[in-house]
Amino acid sequence: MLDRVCGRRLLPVVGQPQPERADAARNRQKIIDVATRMIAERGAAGLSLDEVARVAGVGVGTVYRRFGDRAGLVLALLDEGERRFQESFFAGPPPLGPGAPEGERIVAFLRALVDRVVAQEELFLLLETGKAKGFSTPYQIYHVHLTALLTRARPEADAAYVADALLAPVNAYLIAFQREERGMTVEQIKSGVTAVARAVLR
Amino acid sequence: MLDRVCGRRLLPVVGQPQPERADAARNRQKIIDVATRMIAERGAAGLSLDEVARVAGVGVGTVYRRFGDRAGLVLALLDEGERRFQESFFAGPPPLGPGAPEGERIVAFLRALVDRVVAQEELFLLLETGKAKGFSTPYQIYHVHLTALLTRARPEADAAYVADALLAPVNAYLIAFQREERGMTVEQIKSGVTAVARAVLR
DNA sequence: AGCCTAATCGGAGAACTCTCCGTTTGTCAC
DNA sequence: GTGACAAACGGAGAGTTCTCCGATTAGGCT
Repeated sequence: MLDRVCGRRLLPVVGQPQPERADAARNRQKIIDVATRMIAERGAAGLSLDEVARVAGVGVGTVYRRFGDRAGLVLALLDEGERRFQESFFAGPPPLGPGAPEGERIVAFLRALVDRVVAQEELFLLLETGKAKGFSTPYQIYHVHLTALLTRARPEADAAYVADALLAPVNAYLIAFQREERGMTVEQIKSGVTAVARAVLR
Repeated sequence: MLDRVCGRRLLPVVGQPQPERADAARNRQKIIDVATRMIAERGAAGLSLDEVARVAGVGVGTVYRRFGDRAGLVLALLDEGERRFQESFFAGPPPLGPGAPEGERIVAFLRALVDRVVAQEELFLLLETGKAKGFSTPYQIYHVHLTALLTRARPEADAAYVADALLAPVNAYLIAFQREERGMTVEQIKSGVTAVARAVLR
């Protein structure tokens, strides 16, 4: 459903599902612009879809039809960076992209993901707010990616489970908690992720 | 703040912070009873504090003063089982309690925690809804416990981080997702947790 | 018993998320 | 152009969470 509601993007799309009507496209862009500006000015925490609608000059129904829910809008805001990120581990240079040994790619991926979550912390926090609770399309893509690498690196393990287990600590809430309450630095977190990943890879 | 708001319990309390007034205690119990009954009848998902208040015959303000927020009430509902669980790994028989080697205790603890989360799935899901987003008192206790065991089992590792990393996959949302969307069984999940823990422990 | 005061109560209300559905508007075929 | 119709619009409204503050009351003190 999310995939339909969010229009194209976020995935290497197969075929344009529906050529969006002109007014719909205009409104989508207006909403995204307003949301981006409001977040830049006041942070993502208090982002109200009601207000986004009002400022964008559209009805609140339009926002929800376009993006499904708050998480859908956030996903759309993350979209640009998400596409770049996905490209870098699907087809970019090693160690993130193909060419490096699987183990190295896994470690590089997790470290890059930590950086990405930290850079967009507020948006990722908001992401866990919708009904899919964080298991949105990007998560599924990360999972497929890691599972594939793990299957080759350690054929005897339950790759699907280990992929979830490696992704779980790279969670916006946990990272925010570790930084704010435990006083950990991003470097410490990345070292930790690295150590755990290497341990799992033998 | 939560600790104050929630009255006693949940922690081996040091001293009664405030002898609760009679009407306050009566209302607290009434609210807990009503909430318990409503969850038994209709599941925890749609639990509305507004409705709990109405049925319990108190104002909604009373519910919030007593429990802080929805997560606070859920914490109170989990309290009984939580005390038993904490006792079992602090002072119960091995391998959960003292006596077994640290590594075994860690594995046993994580497996027991998976069982507990599955058994109270709905309540744990609700728990991640408040402002503390799941890093409530119980989480902190689990973390202290694991950190202590890890420090003895593997002094060279960053025990605090590894504890978070081991707890992260035992997350109500992830487990619900794995069971519902991935079709995993509880046994598979427990095997996975075990494998990851053993890997981290060398 | 009767008073005093601080703790507690309760509900109106602010702010939000999301749904529903009658109305409006692109778009495409002619 | 023009007409038809699927798609999109928008805002009222239902249902929540949580806050605020004047009214109420329990319980110690005289």
